[in-house]
Amino acid sequence: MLDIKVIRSNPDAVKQAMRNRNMNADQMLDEILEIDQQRRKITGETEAKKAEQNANTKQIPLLKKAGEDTTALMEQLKNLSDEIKVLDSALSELEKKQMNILLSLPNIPSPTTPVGKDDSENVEVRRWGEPKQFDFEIKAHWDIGKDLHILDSETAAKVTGARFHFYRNLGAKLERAVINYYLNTHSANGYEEILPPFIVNRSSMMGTGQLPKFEEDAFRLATKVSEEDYFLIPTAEVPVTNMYRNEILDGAKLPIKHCAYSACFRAEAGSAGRDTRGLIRQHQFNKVELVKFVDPETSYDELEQLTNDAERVLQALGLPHRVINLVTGDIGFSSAKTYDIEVWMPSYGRYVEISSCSNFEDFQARRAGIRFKNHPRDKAQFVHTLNGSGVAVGRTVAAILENYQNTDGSVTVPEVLRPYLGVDVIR
RNA sequence: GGAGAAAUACUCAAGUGGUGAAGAGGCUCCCCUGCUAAGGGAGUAGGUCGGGUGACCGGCGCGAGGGUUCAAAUCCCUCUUUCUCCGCCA
Repeated sequence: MLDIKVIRSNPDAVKQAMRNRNMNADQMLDEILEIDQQRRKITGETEAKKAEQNANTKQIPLLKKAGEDTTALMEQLKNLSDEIKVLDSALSELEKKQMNILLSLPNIPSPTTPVGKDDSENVEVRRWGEPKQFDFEIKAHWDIGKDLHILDSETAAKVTGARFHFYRNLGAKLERAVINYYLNTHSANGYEEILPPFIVNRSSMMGTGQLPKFEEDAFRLATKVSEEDYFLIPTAEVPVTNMYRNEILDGAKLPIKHCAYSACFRAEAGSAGRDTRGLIRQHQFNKVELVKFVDPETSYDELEQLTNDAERVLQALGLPHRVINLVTGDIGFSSAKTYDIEVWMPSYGRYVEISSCSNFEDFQARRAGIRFKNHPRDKAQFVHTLNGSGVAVGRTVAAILENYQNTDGSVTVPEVLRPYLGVDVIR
């Protein structure tokens, strides 16, 4: 959520920032400024009346004690009370309108996010590794998985539907090995391991910015467990970031770093027909997420480190990849700056996104009320939140199957995974 | 799923409609002290919103949201969470 004060003091810069996101928000921003002005005017009037009410109300017990008649004063205060009610409801109407607009505005891109209209203009930052040359006809991972009887989409189609998979045998073990390898690596590297709930309430989905704008992308539970709506998480970012919702953290504890495995559930609305085969785009997939809460001063350094931490596991797996800096037209709703890590996928003949590392600055923190103080008497200020996939597990398995495939249809297991899997080759 | 109890600040906790939400511990500062402990003094309802260049002024804050009332921590309604017991359950 943007700070209304920023919009108020610099509306033209905000308008330009939205245009850089391919969004013309001029009208919306003019409207919110209008609402803001009115809201503050009515706030002043209401508060003056309330101050009058408080002062007079205090007189009543004193007058009564003195044996005086308070009927006239009470009559007068009844009228005042009615006026306050009218103003209060007008005020809450304006606040609601203002909040709705604020919640639907995306974050302002960082100055270090290149201006550009779509993914074709994203800037490559670096590459690691060389795409492997194969001297035989390569197979896509869905064929490798099917032939080795480790991936089964057909049974999943019967049991559930499209865009789901059964992993079997060494496929299931490989997925589990990757999860364990990622968690062990990151937790040894200073990230506290979290296993979060896979279901969250509406407030949490609001806190990280999935709602209210992108409800169609989420799975909402049909069964009512409580009065609040429950959602399947689209990423562990949601429960882990919201762990600290409406809290004031001790500045000495920053940066707080978490790694978390979760299954992720996405409706993939609007992606019909894209990546329909294989593990690339599923309604349910596994991911290890990295989440950080940091002092605003350090958040861009922390983003670099976060990206490095995500890359490190791909390097250990020997998977060629590159890092790209997303342009203003391609970054996500809540993000100020995003690096995508893309892994080389031989069957696609190109790099495919496997991680997305973002600095949200105070956008999520303001929505979710996550603040910190360095000293007890300081004014609480918003933390910066960051997160990145560390990394997507299903896509990792796809990349391993393709990059490590052999001419006989078998797949060599990357060295670091062998202790987890117990075999060198899947055949 | 059923029955009961509870939710007040960093912690414990008083407060059954009325002027500033008690008190204690803790914490911060000061005094005393060779140092520590003990002792003495002062401060400590966070936070947030609005106004003001500012010292300040005002509004809202007693789990959340509504309601009654001139006035709500206190009365009423809905919800959430926690605890105890019963039932069910991996």
